[in-house]
Amino acid sequence: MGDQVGGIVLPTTGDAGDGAGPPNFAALAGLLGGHPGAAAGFAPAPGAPGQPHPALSGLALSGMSHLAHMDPSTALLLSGLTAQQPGGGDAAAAQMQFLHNPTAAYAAAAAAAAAAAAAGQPAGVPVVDHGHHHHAHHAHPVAGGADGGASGVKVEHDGGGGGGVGDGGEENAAVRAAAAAAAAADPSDPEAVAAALAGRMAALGASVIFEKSLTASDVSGGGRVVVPKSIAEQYFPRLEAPSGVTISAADLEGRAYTFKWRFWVNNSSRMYLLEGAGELHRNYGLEVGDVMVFAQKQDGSLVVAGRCANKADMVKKQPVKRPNTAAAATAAVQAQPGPAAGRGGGRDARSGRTPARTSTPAAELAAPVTAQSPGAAAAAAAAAAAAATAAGVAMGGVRNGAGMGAGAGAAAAAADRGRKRKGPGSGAGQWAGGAVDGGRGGAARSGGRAGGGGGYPGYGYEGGAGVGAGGEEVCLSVLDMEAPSDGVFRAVVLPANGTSGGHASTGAGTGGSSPGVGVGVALARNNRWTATLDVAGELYQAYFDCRDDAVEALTAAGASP
DNA sequence: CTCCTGCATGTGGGC
DNA sequence: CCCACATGCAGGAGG
Repeated sequence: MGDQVGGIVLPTTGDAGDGAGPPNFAALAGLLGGHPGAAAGFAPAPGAPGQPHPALSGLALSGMSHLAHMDPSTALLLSGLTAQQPGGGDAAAAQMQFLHNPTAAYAAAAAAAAAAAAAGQPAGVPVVDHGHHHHAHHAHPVAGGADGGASGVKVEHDGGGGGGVGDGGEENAAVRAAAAAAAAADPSDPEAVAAALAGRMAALGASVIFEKSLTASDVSGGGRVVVPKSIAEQYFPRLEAPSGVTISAADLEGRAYTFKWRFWVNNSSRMYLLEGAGELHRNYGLEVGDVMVFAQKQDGSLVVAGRCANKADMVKKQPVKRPNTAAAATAAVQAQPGPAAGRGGGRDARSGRTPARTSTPAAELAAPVTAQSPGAAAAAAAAAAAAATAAGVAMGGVRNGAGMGAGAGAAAAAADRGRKRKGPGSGAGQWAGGAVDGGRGGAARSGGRAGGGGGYPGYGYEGGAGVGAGGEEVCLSVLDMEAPSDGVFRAVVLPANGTSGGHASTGAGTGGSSPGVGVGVALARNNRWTATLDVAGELYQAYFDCRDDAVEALTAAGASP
């Protein structure tokens, strides 16, 4: 049953034909390493005097994880830390157009508020809205349990489900705070629900990967949910064959789900979709327009949930039902021997689609706060993040190994536990591709599409993992890839004695660098370079495409290569 | 006959 | 202009 074994994505082989282009990290910063400070690191708002984050000891850097925008100047993020301003509002602006999910903000605010409340402080939940949010309607079942008859969907909070989150006192406090915030949410308020959900995710130690606004076909298509390519390639198992793999997940209620993660070859590209979400939709009473939330726990397991749409979900467009009114028109069209009508010619000349915010990647979830409400929200966010961090919850990050030092989790590499069999050389699968350079100038864009070779360098797996020809079966968790060469510093846990599982993490620790984990620049796998920093005893590492960038970043950070 | 699966088309949006 | 996404529709499998 929902037995999540070790996260492995098996390359099913074959089918190399379709274009498996390099992931495009440009649009969505792959902050795979999570963002312990997802809610916190907005210290340097573009334009505002960049001031080092108070909690530099761990949060500051982590916070920077929300890659602003792919910029050649990989040191950009660090610059921010060191008080230098990124290239102006450009990056921020660029992101802003999509940034909209207040979820994180709300969650943080809620958590912070709860925490404050617990501490006896009269902390009103900071408003993170732009001032207006009217929507008393929306009789959504989700949190209120008001569902006509759906199975229990009440937002019941509980310590921390299966996450090994709550242990010590502080941890419990944090978890409780989040849980409390979640519980306190007003079921009738979409925002509150969203916040509650996010809060619960956090309490569970899961970080939101992205949210999908359900479209008509997502709902009707028998649980066939289309997942944006960029998200798919960043956060989900890399797929070799269209047949895809099976991934298991659990919702906040502990219910287990099994999805089929696959893709279709559309044009020269692929269209990713998650099948089998019907049950989840039913459980949460999700309808068109509602949102399906994907998160991941530190152990890599996937957590899913659903919630009704809120204001922020409709910023762009409206779900647009599906004006099937084109009956007549359609008839006419079909009557014509037009070139179209061939196969699926029936297509009505209508557009009809385009939900609001189709999806919101984690990267985007992080920044909004600053942008929308610098003051309170940021503070709240920071507080929440701090709390979470203190509790070792690491709001978003793949932990590597057991200990997480001061709590700044977010190891750069995936925590492939159990049966990850990568060759010593670490052939680890990766998405490294040309992440960085691809940046702005659509270089990496479709152009390459990698038809044959350009794609992803081989996987290190030897196909083991009981993957039959038809392979694809146990793929437990999402995310089993290397950190992108985005120049983002992520906390890493390096065994004092290079005992590292030898995954992606350190080029230094395990790799060739004799100096062990020394701070500095080192050549890592896949011809990438790592810059390692020591911040208050914790190590942070970032990947770059070239040595210069690594050096630059390190220098910018105040360290000497 | 109904449901499921895969696929091709067309629309919009982003670059 | 190209890319990504949503959806309708055909074909096949199962009842």
